[in-house]
Amino acid sequence: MAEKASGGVQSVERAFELLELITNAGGEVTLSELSSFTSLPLPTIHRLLRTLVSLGYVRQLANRRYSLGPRLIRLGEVANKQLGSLARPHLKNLVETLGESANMAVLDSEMVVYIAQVPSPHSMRMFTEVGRRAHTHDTGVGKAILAQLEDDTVRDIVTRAGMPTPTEMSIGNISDLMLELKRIRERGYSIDEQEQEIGVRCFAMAVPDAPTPMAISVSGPVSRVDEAFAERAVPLLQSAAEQISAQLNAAAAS
Amino acid sequence: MAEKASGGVQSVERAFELLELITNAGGEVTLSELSSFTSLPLPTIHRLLRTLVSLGYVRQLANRRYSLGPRLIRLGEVANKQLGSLARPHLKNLVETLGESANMAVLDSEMVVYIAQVPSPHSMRMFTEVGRRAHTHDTGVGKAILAQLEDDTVRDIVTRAGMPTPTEMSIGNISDLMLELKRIRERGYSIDEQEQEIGVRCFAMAVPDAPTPMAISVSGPVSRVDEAFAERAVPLLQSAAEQISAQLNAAAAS
DNA sequence: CGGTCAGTTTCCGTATTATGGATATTATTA
DNA sequence: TAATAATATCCATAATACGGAAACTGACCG
Repeated sequence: MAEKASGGVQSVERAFELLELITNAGGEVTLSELSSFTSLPLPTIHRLLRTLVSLGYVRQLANRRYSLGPRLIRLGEVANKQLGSLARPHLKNLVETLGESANMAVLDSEMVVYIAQVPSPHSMRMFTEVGRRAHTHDTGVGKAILAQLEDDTVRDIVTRAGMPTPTEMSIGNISDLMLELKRIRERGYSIDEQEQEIGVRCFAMAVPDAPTPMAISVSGPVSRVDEAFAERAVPLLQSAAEQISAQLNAAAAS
Repeated sequence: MAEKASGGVQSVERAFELLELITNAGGEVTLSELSSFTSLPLPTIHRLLRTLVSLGYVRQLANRRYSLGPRLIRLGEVANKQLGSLARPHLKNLVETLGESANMAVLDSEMVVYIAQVPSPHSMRMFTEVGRRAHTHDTGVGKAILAQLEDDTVRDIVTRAGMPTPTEMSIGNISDLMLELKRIRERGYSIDEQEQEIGVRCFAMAVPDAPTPMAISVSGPVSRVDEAFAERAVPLLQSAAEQISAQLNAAAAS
């Protein structure tokens, strides 16, 4: 009937769609807001929510609004650990060799989420926190991920997320971004040249063949993270990305 | 046909059951393991998993095992923040005044989950991590929550979760627990008297009228957390619990 | 190196299950 | 208190998910 015969179980797809909508709406929604976002009929939404509430994945507030339930916390924690613990040794290795903070992030619909971070030993360092969401067009990891996607997908992502320009170095329109992605594809890695914060430079590389688009990066103050740093960092980034990729696609121990 | 006409959408319930099973199995399972846990037929499990994989909530490893997908991370983070960010200022306040670690936990079916934690400034302190699950009968927050529930519900919860006794102070049977809950109801707060770990005492109080049963606590070594401490702590706990309750039940801003 | 087997995936007819229009109920506003 | 808008429930319908059976894949062993 619809436009997509994906073969998936529709009620499950719809239930998760609702969860995502609640999340995107800032974690708290009314039933009718949901109905205006989805084009699903109200009774259907209500029934799915009822199910989710009874399971504890959604909770209903006193004002009858719906928000995410506590049961999701654990799923998220475990999922996080799952990927993060796999990546952390590699990031740690980068930090030990290069002396700057290393991060890993995944694409989550139209934003990137940091899922692992190893801080640099320097006192002056980045304060990237695990779980934080960031735009794709103004971060090293974001651009590295975008460079792996189809142009149409990229356009869709930045259109949905918007293109704020936190600094005067940030890329503010799609055509500039496309040019930049072209350079990244040729070069094999991305540079965040003070695009998110003045004084901070970052080198990032996508993890190839990942089940979800993801990238790793090293970042620090421009004074330390310069051309010479890049020469040391890029091969290490590449090797780490490849190792993570291999582990992701490899058989795991029993 | 089955035993439960819960009125919920079955495929959704089953999908989440699978997610929980993967989580409980440590985050990585084979299809047939799942089938042995659930009594669902293999094709059904497979179809649900396929749906979850295509949505990004489950990922399939190269060894054909299934594990939790990155998309869950964000849902968990937001759900966490939802409750935690509301509570954190109050916990921080407790820590500043009392000098001991403060926690908040919610009931999640038959266990409690810690959703916010502010560590004490002391070097010797608890290592309660956000997202951790614990039993109800041997923790301060757990007992505070149980004391708010019907006796039948309590019985059901501890039956499902079991009653392990991590220390010789732990409560090991239901009748003792019921007596303890009676004392807690009269007193208005619960005490974890080295029931989870020798040397650790904890005072906890339920958050009244919460949409989900929840409680806050302060905990520390018995040497510091004594009778005199309790006299200072209890009124503060009460006030914090009431403030959190008020916020939970207030209408949210547009 | 070929054969066997357990585990995984796909197929497809069936009927159980989710669906959503219509309606009742409950909050909210005037 | 009445009117209005939101939320929740009912129930006949058929579309949807279901699961038995069969095909496929990779692993292990002879």
